[in-house]
Amino acid sequence: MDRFPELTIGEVARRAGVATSSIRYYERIGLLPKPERAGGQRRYDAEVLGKLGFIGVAQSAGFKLREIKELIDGADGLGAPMRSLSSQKLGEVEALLERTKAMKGWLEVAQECGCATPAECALFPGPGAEQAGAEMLRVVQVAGKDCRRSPAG
Amino acid sequence: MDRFPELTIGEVARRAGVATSSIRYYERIGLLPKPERAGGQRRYDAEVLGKLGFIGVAQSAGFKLREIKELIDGADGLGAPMRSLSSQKLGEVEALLERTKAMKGWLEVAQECGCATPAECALFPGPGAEQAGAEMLRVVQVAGKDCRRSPAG
DNA sequence: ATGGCCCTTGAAGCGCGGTTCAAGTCAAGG
DNA sequence: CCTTGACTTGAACCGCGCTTCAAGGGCCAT
Repeated sequence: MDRFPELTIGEVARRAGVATSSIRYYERIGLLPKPERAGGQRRYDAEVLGKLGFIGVAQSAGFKLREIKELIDGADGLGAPMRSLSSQKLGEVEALLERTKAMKGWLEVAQECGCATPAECALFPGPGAEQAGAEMLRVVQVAGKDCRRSPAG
Repeated sequence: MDRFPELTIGEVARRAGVATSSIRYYERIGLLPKPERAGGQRRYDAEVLGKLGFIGVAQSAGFKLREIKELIDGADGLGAPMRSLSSQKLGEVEALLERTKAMKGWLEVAQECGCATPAECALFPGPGAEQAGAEMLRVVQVAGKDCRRSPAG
């Protein structure tokens, strides 16, 4: 159950799919705890693999390493601090989700785009598009697979 | 129809919600074209607002400015190059979408989390979680609103 | 003990996406 | 004329997330 630490940094790096330099960097900034050592060399137990995976997902969802650190540190006092941090982040992640969906829709329409010039293509925000983000959402929802702009609309 | 350029960089910045320094930076790297000038000062027409909005959305969906530039440049030759670029990016955006959804689910569970320690909480990858990303997806789908890990599972 | 391989450190460098700064220009208003 | 305010430039700087480098240490097999 309590497996003693046996992984070198190189093995951890291979198994987690990150660079050794990143692992040392994470340790420097306090994101990973300082592991035990054997003859000066770091020895990890398997637990660190889960942590690295978690870091990867959180990172890809737009969390900065500092925020991930807060998240992990805050976990020791699960509860209030954890909840406030996560509730704040939840809003950001939801916004990211919307924008990512919009971009996905845009790209899907772009796949089928047969327009000759940007001017006739609804994929590219025309003049007067104050909030192109909102326009992209609309365009993508309305356009279906046809991105042709109504000629003189 | 063809409104003449009348917006200063400051007005554009205010209306698009970006810094003037960013606009100049975008121009430096070729992301925005060099606008006309009046007495040395940049004068934009409203079209640039749409472009800036587009840049913002694309950026938030994980596109680098270089890629956005390719996307915009490629638009002049809509068609093949556009499609290959967008199809490549589509995969990345879909992956991002999945990870973001996973993170959102994680955060939602975290909101309700009543665990006292990370050890008993399914939100934190345990030892042996080789691929914590996959585990997060599973945890989030399975957990509902209860993140308590089965005691000796 | 020699070679090979993985590990160690601190410091420097890099790519990105900007911001900030100093010094100067321009047009309008009092 | 003089100030005010927004603009101009190039260069330097910044935070982030690393990577690379130089110089060296530990351990193992041959």
